[in-house]
Amino acid sequence: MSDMNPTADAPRSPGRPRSVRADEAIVEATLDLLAEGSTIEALSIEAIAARAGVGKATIYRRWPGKDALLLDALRRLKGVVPQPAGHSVRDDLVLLVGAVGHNIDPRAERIMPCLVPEVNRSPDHFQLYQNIIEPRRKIMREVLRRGVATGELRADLDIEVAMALLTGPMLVQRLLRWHPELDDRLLPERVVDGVLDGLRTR
Amino acid sequence: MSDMNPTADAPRSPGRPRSVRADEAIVEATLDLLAEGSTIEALSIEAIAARAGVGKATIYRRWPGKDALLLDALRRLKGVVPQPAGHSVRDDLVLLVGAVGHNIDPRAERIMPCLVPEVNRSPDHFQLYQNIIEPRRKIMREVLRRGVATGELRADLDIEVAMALLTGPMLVQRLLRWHPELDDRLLPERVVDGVLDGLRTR
DNA sequence: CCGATACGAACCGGTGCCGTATCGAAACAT
DNA sequence: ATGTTTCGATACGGCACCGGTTCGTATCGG
Repeated sequence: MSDMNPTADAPRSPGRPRSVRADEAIVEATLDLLAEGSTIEALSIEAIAARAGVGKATIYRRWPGKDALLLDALRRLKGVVPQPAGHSVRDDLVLLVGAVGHNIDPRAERIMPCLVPEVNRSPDHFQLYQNIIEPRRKIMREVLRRGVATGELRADLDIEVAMALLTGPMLVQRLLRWHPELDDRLLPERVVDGVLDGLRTR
Repeated sequence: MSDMNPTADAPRSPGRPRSVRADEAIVEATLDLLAEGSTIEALSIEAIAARAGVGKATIYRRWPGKDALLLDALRRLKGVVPQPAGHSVRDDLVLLVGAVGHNIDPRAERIMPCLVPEVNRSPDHFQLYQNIIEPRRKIMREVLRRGVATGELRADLDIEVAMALLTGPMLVQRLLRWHPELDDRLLPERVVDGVLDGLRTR
């Protein structure tokens, strides 16, 4: 958000006001193009402008360059962090695990995989990614701790490893289509139950 | 391999023989560039030639285009499929899980993440990816089935879900640097033990 | 030594993008 | 009405790169 100040202190600049419509259209076009498979590096201001039905100048008037625009657009994609009910640890985990890699915006599902390489390359993108997922991880961490406190989960549980165990399978499935046959809707339950109970004969 | 026939039946073609050195240099350059973060689509014959210290014609003489070259290069990257000892199911799993996303060539670790978007987009690349990992999955599947047969693992085990549980955490860690603090060397053991025993208090 | 082939470098035509400038029209404040 | 700013559109120069081919040279077998 370079210089967007729609309210308050603005000294009521003269002239024609910026079109909110254009604002929205630009961000939407960016996300659409990403969702359609464009690489971050392949994404061009020109393509965005064309897709948004907007002059390039309109974009440059708002953002200094591709990176700034991208940051804004991805931020808007984040979605809402799910709030577990807090009754059953198992049910809370099913909810959270089901939310892994499953943002509200359906485009996110197509976009996130494309960000993987960037995340590995650019510290900035890595940071952005971490900022997006950290709140969700925090919630899961708290649920796990609660489980340990109530005795539902092993006392010697390594929280970080446990989170990897829970989120890993879902992410791999949704990011890489690991097993095309696996049912996405049932998977969260099966993952949570599998990890909680273990594979070994008891 | 379009037309490489270094031995045997060759009718001893006249003229200057192809430089094995160039052959190697081209493939190496391709893998290097990928490992350095280049996208598949961003990878150009020109860049490869430059990096290999080779004329573009030398490349076109061997491969019809980028795709064919890439296929060859990635194939050469695959590495060896690990062979479990077959004594303890747990130890076998540790070995296999440790091998997930961990090819012999250290560049593979950098390259694989960059392929994620392509794998999601192009059916061809998806197929190539599946061809590479399927042999490994098959081995793990067999180990799991053996565990069920010997009674070490639950009789009602869903093999596919179990594989997702085991490989998911490792892949996420190695693909996305999920938890930068987690020790890569210890992780396989902890994942296998965690999944086998479960998180619940027994 | 000769013909044949491969070699690296250089070349060519084409594409796409960036960032800016300009235009007539539109939308606001005064 | 007037001045200011933004609008979408279009054009521009400049640049970078890319795919494929050509070219003179190097290296082989015979």
